Amino acid sequence: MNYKCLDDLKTFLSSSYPEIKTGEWDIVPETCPPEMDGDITVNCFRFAKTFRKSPDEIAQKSLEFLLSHPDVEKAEKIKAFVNVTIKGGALHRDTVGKFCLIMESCNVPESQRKRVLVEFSAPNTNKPQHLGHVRNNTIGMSLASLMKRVGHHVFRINLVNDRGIHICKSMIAYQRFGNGCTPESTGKKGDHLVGDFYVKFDGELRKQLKDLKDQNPELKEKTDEELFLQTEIGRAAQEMLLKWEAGDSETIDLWKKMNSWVFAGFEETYKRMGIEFEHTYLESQTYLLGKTLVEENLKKGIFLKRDDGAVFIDLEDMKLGKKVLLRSDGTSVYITQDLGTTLLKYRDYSPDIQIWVVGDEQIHHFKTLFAVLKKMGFPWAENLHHLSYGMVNLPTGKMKSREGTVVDADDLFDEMVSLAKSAAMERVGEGKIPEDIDRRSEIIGIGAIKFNLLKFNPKTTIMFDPQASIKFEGDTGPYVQYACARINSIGRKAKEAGILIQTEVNWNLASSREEKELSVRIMQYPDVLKMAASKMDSSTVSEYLLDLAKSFNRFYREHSILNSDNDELKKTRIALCFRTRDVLADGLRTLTIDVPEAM
RNA sequence: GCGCCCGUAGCUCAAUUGGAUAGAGCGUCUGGCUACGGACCAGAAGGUUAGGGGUUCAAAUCCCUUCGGGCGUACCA
Repeated sequence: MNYKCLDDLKTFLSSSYPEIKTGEWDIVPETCPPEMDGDITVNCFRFAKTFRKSPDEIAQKSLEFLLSHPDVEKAEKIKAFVNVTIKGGALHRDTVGKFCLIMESCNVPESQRKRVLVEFSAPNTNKPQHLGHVRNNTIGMSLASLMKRVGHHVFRINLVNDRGIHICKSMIAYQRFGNGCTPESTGKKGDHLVGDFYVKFDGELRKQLKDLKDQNPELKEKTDEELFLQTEIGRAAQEMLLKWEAGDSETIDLWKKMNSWVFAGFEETYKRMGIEFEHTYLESQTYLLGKTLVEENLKKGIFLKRDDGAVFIDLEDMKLGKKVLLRSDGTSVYITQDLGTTLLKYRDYSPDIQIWVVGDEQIHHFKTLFAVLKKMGFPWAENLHHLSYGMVNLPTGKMKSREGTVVDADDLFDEMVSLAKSAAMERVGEGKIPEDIDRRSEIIGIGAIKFNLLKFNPKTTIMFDPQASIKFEGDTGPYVQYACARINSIGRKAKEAGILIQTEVNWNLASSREEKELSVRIMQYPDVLKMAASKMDSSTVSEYLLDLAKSFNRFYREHSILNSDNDELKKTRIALCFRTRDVLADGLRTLTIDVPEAM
């Protein structure tokens, strides 16, 4: 959908240049810079190429046409930009006047709708989640939500890393230092309890490594990894892994018990963040899948066997070198497992597109994974995407669990929610504490964290400043939520005053710059969503919501709504407010951020 | 060493994918409630887009180069 005058302009230009096919170009209205005079801008540079005429000539022609159009109040041409001021009534008629149409056109056409599988989170069951996981979860969840919002069929998948040497480390430490404690006996959340034993293991390992090096100076140059199996506790962990793989019942029982604690803890964290999955795969059940693939592809000659028995694939032609897929001892490596699970996911969901939300340090891994799958001849391997996101750093530097500088997810949530609560209490004053204060604070606190992570392009490494994030002013989630709350408040007041809310109002009355700006912004919403979905970048949506909320606050400050000069104008402005609120709320929900009724 | 990514206002980040005089928030400074909610609004200061060269009507964006950072480069996950 577009402004009528621009639709007409397109028809006019098409008939002026009949040799150009209409499907090859489009007129997309752009926002007019604030210092310029106009509601929207037509940038003729963009499509002049198609006509093989000078941008200036096209702009001149467009200007003349627009000046004679009944909807246009005035228009001016600067270089190849045509700034158009549309008459208030006509502008609103084409935008907020067709509000249902705007909301409907957020969906991509039926033919472009895909089955999209989004894998994210993928936690390890040996420690609680931290800020880095929160970014992953938030990006994954909002990406899935965004894809769904524009009409795709989405499956959210989690693949929990619940086996391996790191789990055994926690188990060994628990056996030695746990004294049979449980989440109940300690009052600790399960994932935190298990994480504490992981830390204990690390402490003990460090001690043994130091002793080892002190007693054997010749080992000084060796890395901790190289010496791992030379420590007593390292060997114990390795033995436990072998026992686990052999199905030793005592080991399996302990593993099951500790994992169940972690899962219960994760469940709580996920629930608080609003994270859900259509399905959760467990690596303990999938890690052997890739091995069967190896035999088949060896026969086909796609994979090759080395003299020592290791299996590899040659990716030299794709500049990715040679990649080992099976160790010489016959065990599988990381990428082998990923081959297996990718096929499993394909078999279970037959997606058109698979997306992995995984940190950018694994870019190379996914390049090879996709290359191998292409070599294996799967046509769908063309539609695999690694949505790589950057790390989260702190003002003090990188987060390092060993140095205890990680920001724990649960702690962060608690802190933000309690800050939101005290901020809310301060505002309402003594003796007027609303009943739903806790729910409200939860929505605002969690919303602030999510928005703060989603306002950045996923690709960029970001700095998370806890001090700055506790503020609810400026470029934040609460700022957007606040605009909604204000409008809700107006709605309540209007209802009390007995004002009937109408869908048909006289848009001619809303002719101020602020009202038109709001309307123009609302019109952009479907394109913003679709652009964000195609870029797989939710920050496009956050930026837009901030702009829309800003436009609203400007309008709100400049014009009285419930005290408008007459009833007709009052109703028009209320309608404009409600449509604004609906877009803000829809956008926030698309980012998986809740909207409080009041703040 | 090689490969990929990045360098934008004091700080944190944008820039409609090559388009107007590079924009927001925070911080600093100055103003604004007899009002529908001040988690707000208006204004000011702040930039040779790391440096240099090239491509064109037009470059933060594309190419080359220097410098400075990050991440990879496993029979780890």
